[in-house]
Amino acid sequence: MAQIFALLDCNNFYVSCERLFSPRLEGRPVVVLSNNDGCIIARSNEAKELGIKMGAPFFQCRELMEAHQVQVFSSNYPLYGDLSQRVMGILSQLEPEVDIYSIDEAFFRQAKGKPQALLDNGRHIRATVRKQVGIPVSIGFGSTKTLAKIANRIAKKQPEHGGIFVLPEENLEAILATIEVGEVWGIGPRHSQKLFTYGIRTALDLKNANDTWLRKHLTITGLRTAMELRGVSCLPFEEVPAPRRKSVTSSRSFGQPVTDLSGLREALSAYVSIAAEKLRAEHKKAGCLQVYLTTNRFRDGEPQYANSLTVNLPNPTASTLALIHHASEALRQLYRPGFSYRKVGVILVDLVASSHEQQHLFRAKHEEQGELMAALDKINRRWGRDTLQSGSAGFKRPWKNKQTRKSPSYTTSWHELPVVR
DNA sequence: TCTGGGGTCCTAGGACCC
DNA sequence: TCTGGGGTCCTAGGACCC
Repeated sequence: MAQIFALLDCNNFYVSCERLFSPRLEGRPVVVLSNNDGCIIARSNEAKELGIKMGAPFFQCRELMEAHQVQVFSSNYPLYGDLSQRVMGILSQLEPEVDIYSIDEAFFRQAKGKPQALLDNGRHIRATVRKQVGIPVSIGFGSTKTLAKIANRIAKKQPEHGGIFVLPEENLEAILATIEVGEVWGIGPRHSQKLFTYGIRTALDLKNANDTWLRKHLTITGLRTAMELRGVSCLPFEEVPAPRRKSVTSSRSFGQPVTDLSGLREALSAYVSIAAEKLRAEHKKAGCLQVYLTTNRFRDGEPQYANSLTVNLPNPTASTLALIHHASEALRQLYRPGFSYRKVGVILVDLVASSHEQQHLFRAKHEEQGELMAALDKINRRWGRDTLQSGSAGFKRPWKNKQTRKSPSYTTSWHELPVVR
C-alpha cells in the first residue's frame, strides 16, 4: 500500500521553550545562543524579521539587538531536551510509526489517504501538542522524506495554511519551481553554489537534472536527493533508534586563549570526563580515542596550528581515569609551544557494548574501575556534574566559558521549579 | 574582547597483500 | 629491453544535518 511521509517540526523550538515559562516573551523578538554564548542558534519570527541571521556571531549583532530590545538566552539543554521528550511522547501516542530525527523534528508515516484526511489528522496532532505541552509545531506531508521537508517548510512560511500543508501531486512541479535549490534538504551552501553555476537553481531543476551528472558532481547522496524529489523514496524510515551512535565527542571553545600545556590538559581532562560519562550512560566502552586541538582560525594575524592524533587503546574502556591518561599522552605529543589555542576536544570511537566486550585473560577486573565509576556517576547525577572529578581537570578553570543568560531548568531540577505566587 | 557543539555519510588515495 | 592487477583496509578531508 502506498504510504505518505509526514514531518512534524517544532517552530523556533528553543525560543518556544523559553517562552513557555516566560509568557512576557510572546510577540517580542527572542534569540537563543550557542553553547558558549558565541552564535545565534534560534530566533523568534520577530528576530528573523529584524534580519538577524542563523549562526551569526552574537557580538556582531549586539547593537542591533539592544536597539530592538531583543531578549537573549544562553542555551538550556536540560529544558529543551525534556520538552522535546514530551512532544515526541504525544506524537508517539497518536501515531504508530514515528521516526525521531532530531531534538525538534520527527517523521511519521501513514497510509496514503485523501488530502483532506491528512490535513485533519495534522490539525489534530498540532492542536494536541499545543494543548498538552504548549509548543507550536508545523506538519508537512509528502510522498518522500525530502518532499515532506518541503511541505513542512511551506506550512511554516505561509501562515494561511495554519501550520499544516499537504504537497499536492497535481501541481507539484509548479511548487518545486518556487523553491531555491539551496533550501532542499541535503543541499548545503557548497553544493548550492556549484549547482547555480550549472544553471540548476530550483528544486524543480534539481529534480530534472541528469543522473550521471548528479552522481559525478554531488555523489550518491545528491542523486538520492533528486530521486526523492521525483517521489522515489530513498531515505529509510527508522522507527527504532537502533543504529546507535558510533562516536562520542566532547569539546568546547575556551573563554580565553590558552597557551600552556597544563591549561590544555585541564580542559581536555574535563571534556574526557564528560565524554566518558556519556559512554557509561549508554553502557559502552571505547576502543579508540582521538584528540584534537586548534588555534583561533578567525585571527588572521596570529600563527595557526591544528592537529589531531588517534590512539588505539590497549583495552576498550569507559574509565574516566584511563581515558584521561591516554588523552593526556596524545595531547603531549600534539602540543607545540608558541601558539594561542582556542579549542581542544576528544572523540571516542570504536564503541562496544560493555556486555559484549572480550574478557582479557590477564586483566584484573578492578583495573576497569567499574565500581569507582558507578559511584562517581551516582554522586554527580545527584549533586551536579562538577561535584566529583579528576584532579587533572583543575579547579580554577580559567578556560571555562560562562553561560550568563541561562534560564532555569524549570522541568528537570527540583531547585529550579517555577514558583507560583 | 567576543565567531557552537555533536553527529553522519561519502570519496579518494595510500598501504598492504597475494 | 621487459617490473601486474585486483581486492581490502584505513585515513583524511569534504560536505551535510540540526
